[in-house]
Amino acid sequence: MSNAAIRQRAITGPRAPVPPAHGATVAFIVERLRDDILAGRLQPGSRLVESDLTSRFAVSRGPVREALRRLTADGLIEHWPHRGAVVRRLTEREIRELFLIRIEMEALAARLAAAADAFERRAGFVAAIQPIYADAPRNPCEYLKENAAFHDAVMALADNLELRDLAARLQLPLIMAQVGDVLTPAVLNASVQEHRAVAQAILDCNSEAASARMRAHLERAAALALARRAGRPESRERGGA
Amino acid sequence: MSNAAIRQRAITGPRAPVPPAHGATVAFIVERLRDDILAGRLQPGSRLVESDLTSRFAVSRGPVREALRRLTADGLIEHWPHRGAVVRRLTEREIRELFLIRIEMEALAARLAAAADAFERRAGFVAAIQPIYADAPRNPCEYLKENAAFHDAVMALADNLELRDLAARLQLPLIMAQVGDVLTPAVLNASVQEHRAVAQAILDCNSEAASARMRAHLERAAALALARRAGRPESRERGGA
DNA sequence: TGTAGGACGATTGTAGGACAATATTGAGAG
DNA sequence: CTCTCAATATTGTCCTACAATCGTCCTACA
Repeated sequence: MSNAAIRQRAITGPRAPVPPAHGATVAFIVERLRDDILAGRLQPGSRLVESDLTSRFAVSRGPVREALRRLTADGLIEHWPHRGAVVRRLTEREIRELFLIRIEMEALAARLAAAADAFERRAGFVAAIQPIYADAPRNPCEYLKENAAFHDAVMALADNLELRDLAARLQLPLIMAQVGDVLTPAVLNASVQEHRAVAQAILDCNSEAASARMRAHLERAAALALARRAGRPESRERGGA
Repeated sequence: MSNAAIRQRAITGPRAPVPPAHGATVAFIVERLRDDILAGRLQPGSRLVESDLTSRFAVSRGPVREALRRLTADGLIEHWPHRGAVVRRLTEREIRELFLIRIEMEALAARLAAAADAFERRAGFVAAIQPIYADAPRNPCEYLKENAAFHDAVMALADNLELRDLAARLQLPLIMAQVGDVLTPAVLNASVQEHRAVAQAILDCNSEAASARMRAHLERAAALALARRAGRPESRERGGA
């Protein structure tokens, strides 16, 4: 029956026509939900009810549950027994803790990147970070893409697959999505300058400077994210007791 | 036939009769498989076939697949589409990469622990690490437990939940399980001494020293793990291309 | 009026069977 | 001996059904 397809079109828009080939259903759902969460279409705290998702994506509960598990592992949603899944709502403490970790990981990556000696990868890095040298002012969305690309380029040059994988699961995108509106033009410009400083140290093969500058960059970002958070009244913690 | 039952008894022993209460089935399977892997009862590369597991644990495929997914997220097994799951076999590169990450995380934890100012948690730390001050020689198994307890105590004192969670998923146990036979009495003794040095720095609230000593401790451990690896001919990489 | 207790609905957790899709393996043809 | 192709093993997905649990509302009673 095609009512599922109709509902799907109603919610997810004209695209999302059919779950792709066999074996890609879960990845399809994960990708769609991840986009929805990071783009803010699914607000933190939104419930993700399995039956809703089965009808929305026109799949059975198996892949849906599998997708929810994966998003849980990535830290994008929270899962409570018999209570279902909700889009993760980061507390101030969690943001602080995650930034502390992220700082160390990225500082390590910068250090490794500066010490990398593979010409091809260095060339790839140079190519990948070109956007940070653009002079045109950025809007927040452009910046977020540029930022993600820059940090991933550093990770790629660092050539530590485990680190890269771990960093990808560290909810920086989620944090960004939840603090996105703090990105004023001045803030954006400062970040771009910091990116350039980090890049320069990496290009100079100066591990210490690369690491220190990356650390400074992220410490500033953390302070910013937390400052905005402090402005707002901290939303209610879920689940008392 | 009953070869599945036989296999079950051979691996998990006479217990494991009934999955516990509703809602704990998946956790039950995960726990059992994790134990089997870390204790070496399931060798790296062993296949984990869903139908075997369903009969072994007397559960349906749903919870089994869910458990396999969780173990994949924890990095204990590898999952290939249409090829199933196998116990993860760490390559030398992966061990090197994981140690690089682990060093940073533990160094951060040591730094935070030394800076912790909650009396109760410091007291708990002191209590938790008492075993490292025992003078009796340890056997490898005892040491592994003591080691895990010590590092977890540092994590607890550092009071960064995300960090603690991440560290738990960093396959150090898996590495230990795969390099366990390098633990000679001399090595064990050296490790215990290093633990004491780290603990002293933490108790002295000396963040820098705590961080540096923890780093040195893990760098030595990494060198050890990799040295043993270098001795053996690296086992075949799975799946070419 | 206020609170303890139970009934109810919504949702998740699990079982079990079925079929499709893919990887692996082995046999047979060249 | 190598290549192609069918048979097999296993996973991916769907479906239905039921049990267990959580949250809520409603009632009875102090």
